[in-house]
Amino acid sequence: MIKIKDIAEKCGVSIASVSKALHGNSDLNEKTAEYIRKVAKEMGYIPNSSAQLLKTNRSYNIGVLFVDETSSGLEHEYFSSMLNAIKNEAEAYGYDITFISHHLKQNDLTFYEHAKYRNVDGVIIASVNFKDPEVINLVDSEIPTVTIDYSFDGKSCVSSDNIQGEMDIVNYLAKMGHKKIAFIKGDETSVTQKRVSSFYRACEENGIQVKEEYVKEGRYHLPKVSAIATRELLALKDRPTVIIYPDDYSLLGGITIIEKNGLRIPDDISIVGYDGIKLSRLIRPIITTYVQDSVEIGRQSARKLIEIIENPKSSIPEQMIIKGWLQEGQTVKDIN
Amino acid sequence: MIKIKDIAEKCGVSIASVSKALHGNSDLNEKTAEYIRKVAKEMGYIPNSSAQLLKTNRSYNIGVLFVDETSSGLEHEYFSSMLNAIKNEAEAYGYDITFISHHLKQNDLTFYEHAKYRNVDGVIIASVNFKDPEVINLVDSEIPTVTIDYSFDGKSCVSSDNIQGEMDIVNYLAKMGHKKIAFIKGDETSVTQKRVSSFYRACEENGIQVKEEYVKEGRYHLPKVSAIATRELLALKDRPTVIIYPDDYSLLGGITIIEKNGLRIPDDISIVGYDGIKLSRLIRPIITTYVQDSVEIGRQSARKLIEIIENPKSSIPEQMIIKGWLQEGQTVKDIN
DNA sequence: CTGAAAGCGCTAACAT
DNA sequence: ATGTTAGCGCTTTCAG
Repeated sequence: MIKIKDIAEKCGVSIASVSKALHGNSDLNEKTAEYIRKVAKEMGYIPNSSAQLLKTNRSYNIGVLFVDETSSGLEHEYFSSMLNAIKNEAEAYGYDITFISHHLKQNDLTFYEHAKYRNVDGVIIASVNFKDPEVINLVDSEIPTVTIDYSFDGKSCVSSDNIQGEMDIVNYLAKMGHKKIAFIKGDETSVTQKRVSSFYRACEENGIQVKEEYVKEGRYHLPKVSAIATRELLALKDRPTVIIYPDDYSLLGGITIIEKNGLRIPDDISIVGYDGIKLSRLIRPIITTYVQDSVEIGRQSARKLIEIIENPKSSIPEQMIIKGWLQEGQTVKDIN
Repeated sequence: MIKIKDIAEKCGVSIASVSKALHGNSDLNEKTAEYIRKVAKEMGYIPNSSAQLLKTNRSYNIGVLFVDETSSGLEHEYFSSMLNAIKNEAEAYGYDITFISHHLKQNDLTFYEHAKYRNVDGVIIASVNFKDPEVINLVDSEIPTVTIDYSFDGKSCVSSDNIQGEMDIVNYLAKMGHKKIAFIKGDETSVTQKRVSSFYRACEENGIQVKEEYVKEGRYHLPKVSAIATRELLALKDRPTVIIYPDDYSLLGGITIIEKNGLRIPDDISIVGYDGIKLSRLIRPIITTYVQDSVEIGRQSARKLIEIIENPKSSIPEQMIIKGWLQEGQTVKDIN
């Protein structure tokens, strides 16, 4: 491992000069600086981020908190796609990504402790239980954070437009002549709350009355649960003409049941998903769904976090809402 | 930020004693040690990994190299699922995960340089071009590495069982009475080579003659490409009775074309995928495919890497092949 | 059993 | 324009 001192010796200068040359910082003679840099390159010098950090308190490392109850956050396309975007954006700014977790061996650190332990410059928080005291603790700490799909007062947050999303869906359904709209909720989270209230509001605005029996409790990413809810909906005397699912993935569970009942999509019943996973466009029928712009969400959250890190004073908290769009697939029938 | 020195002062001992107490290491009086630990906890002490690293040369941080040409490695379920497994396994052993890349801002580091810069204890390499000199350079370096789905001589590697996988598929098809088997290859990689030769071998063993026109060039994860290949195969005078696709995802492109041709799966033509993505079980018909055990691959690679890291002398290079299994779905017809 | 001291690789005043 | 020096927080001989 070659270090600054080696370069200094080789060049016959002090280590301070080498450090300065390497940073292009100060008032070093340009010739000398040039020469030092050349030698450093020749010797294959690689800075040691930990040593730099120890002095500067900057790690150029961003923590990503990506856990969920089923510990499969990464397996959801919405999140893996987002993570990929975060990674790309962060790298473009010279930051690396490290996962934050309960560091099991290291005395079971809290999220905050783990972030401190690794000296990350900031943390992007997604796919967690935002009521978790540990999460709240982290957000309230001196560490810059950006949350995704959940806002804390006075903190920056990037969200998918759940209000508009659900509204777009309902408006579209209304346009297609649907009045009997069923809605299967996802897990009890703030995202779900937004979608639910937006659903009710949009129905109201369209003069659609929502029967209580049309609204079901469901779960994200669990096709089985959606399947059960679907079965119940299909068994109703006054059957809905369309079912809105919590997400594209769980919607597939609904399809299974619908087909098992000998019904055809969309002729006998229409269905709508949420997320816009890539597969929603590949399978037939193409799923009508609201596409969340996970790439833009990831990109903006990384960008915002870096802004906070690099301008701690002047940066102002911001709640960014990232628009998605309705994908008009083939699962909704025009019944006008 | 509270540090060892603060604890030492509070306890009226030296920093050396605190360090020892915290590690349960040495011959400190158990009472004293206990007391020091108690105070440390009360004061909310969190070790600084960078400072520790500087002394010990151990970061307890694992690099993960996960890039591909389309820079979407993470968006493939096979890899995101694997990454999740790596993360979980590493965390259980007290290691964190940091992505290795071309650190763009930091003078465009090579993979090796980046790994050094971040002082990772080892690197898991997946989803890259293994012919890339940078990758080879990293593997040949003093940094412990484990590669996935590609083996370097004398180095540890965890692979999916591509030979057996393709063989299982062909044997199954033979059992179902298929003799006209078409095969769409994936990108030109060693994984593909294994699958291709295994395909030929298995056909031979089953007394199946492979027409040259039945073997097509394709691409992984590109439904469009599979669609084109499918169209060509369907246009043949002597049409195959079954098509093997490079993966489940691209298979969907094939389905589109098949249906566009008014053919029914599996009545008119059978299809087989590869990977066993979760959706393969959710859509109808359920896809007949070979399920790669990405979770086990991730877990084993993390475990092996940590073993190498912790026992640099005694650890021996190992080529682990992780078995998958055939998922008998509904896309292959028994034509006996 | 405990402490003093050196130093990991680097940066940034502060000299010169 | 260049060098000296004092640490960043921690571990680890080595002395006591």
